[in-house]
Amino acid sequence: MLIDVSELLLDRTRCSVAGTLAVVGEKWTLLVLREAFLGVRRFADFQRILGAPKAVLTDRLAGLVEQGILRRVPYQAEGERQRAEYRLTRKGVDLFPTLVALMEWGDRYLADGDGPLELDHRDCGAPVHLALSCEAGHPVDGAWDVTSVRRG
Amino acid sequence: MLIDVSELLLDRTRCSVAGTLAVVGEKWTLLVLREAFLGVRRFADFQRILGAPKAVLTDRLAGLVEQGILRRVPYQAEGERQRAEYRLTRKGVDLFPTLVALMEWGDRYLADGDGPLELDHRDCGAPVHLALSCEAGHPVDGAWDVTSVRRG
DNA sequence: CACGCTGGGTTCACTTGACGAACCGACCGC
DNA sequence: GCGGTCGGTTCGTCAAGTGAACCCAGCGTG
Repeated sequence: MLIDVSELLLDRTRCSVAGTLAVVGEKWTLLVLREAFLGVRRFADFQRILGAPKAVLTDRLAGLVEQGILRRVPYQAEGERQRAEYRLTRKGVDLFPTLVALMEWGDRYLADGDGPLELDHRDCGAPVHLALSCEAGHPVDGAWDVTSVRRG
Repeated sequence: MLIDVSELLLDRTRCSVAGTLAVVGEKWTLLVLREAFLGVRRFADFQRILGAPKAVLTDRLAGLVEQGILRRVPYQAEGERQRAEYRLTRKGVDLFPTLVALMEWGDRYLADGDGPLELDHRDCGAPVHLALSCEAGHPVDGAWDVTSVRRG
């Protein structure tokens, strides 16, 4: 995993971690997405559950829509006027592993092993986890089994 | 994946995603950890590579040490006085999947497929990826193959 | 010994961002 | 019309990030 520090000077600007954090790294953004994965879609529900200030929530939802992570879909509850709800796009759904990674670390280190939510495979019901593995199929046990190589 | 929104009111305070973000969710923290995984250990190197304000960096490093994610190790370069460097603990190393998840999403959506860094298995050289899988061994294809169940 | 250099900080003025309460306006049923 | 709800904006206040200046210990050099 170790590489020469001086090599890194070049590409920290195009680092994908930094890029992703520029998109979802602001306060509340990942919590909004967590709720979106749990099925929350309406402004009022996000606000009530998260307790975030409305101005911030407006800003974060607009940002996520602009990034193509959420999309606004009109809906009309009966007896109410037409409103917009927020749904995950494919680009948004693909952030699921990020949230799972955060959750699993929190479960292990902040909740003493098991957190409040278990993820199960829809087909077979068995618990689901995130794992690193190589394309040859070997299990990869953490960061020290991995080397990083600069690409083009 | 969908669960009744009203069920969520209770546990958002003990949610592991929120908990983890409380620890590593401030600005610069995950970038500091990215550099730590790439082998950076010294204050001056973090500062030069990241370009973060010194005051913030001091604060983030102290916070990570306090949380047990980094530890200070004394070292002495030749012809210099003794200083401390920052190294990942086991708790810190276990954040690796989180960074890989962020990186893979950025590679796909911000860098058009391939980012600047490839992760390879140290033993066999094959590329390494993060994947969801269930304990029965089935591959899990994204968030919609997953249901969430509240635990005790 | 005085000197300047380096790494790892701290301090301080300034700007940016989060907060929370108040207000607003479209649309609904009555 | 009338009051209620949802989604949103405005505004004053307060916390956080920024960047430049300063500081200090200990090293090597003259």
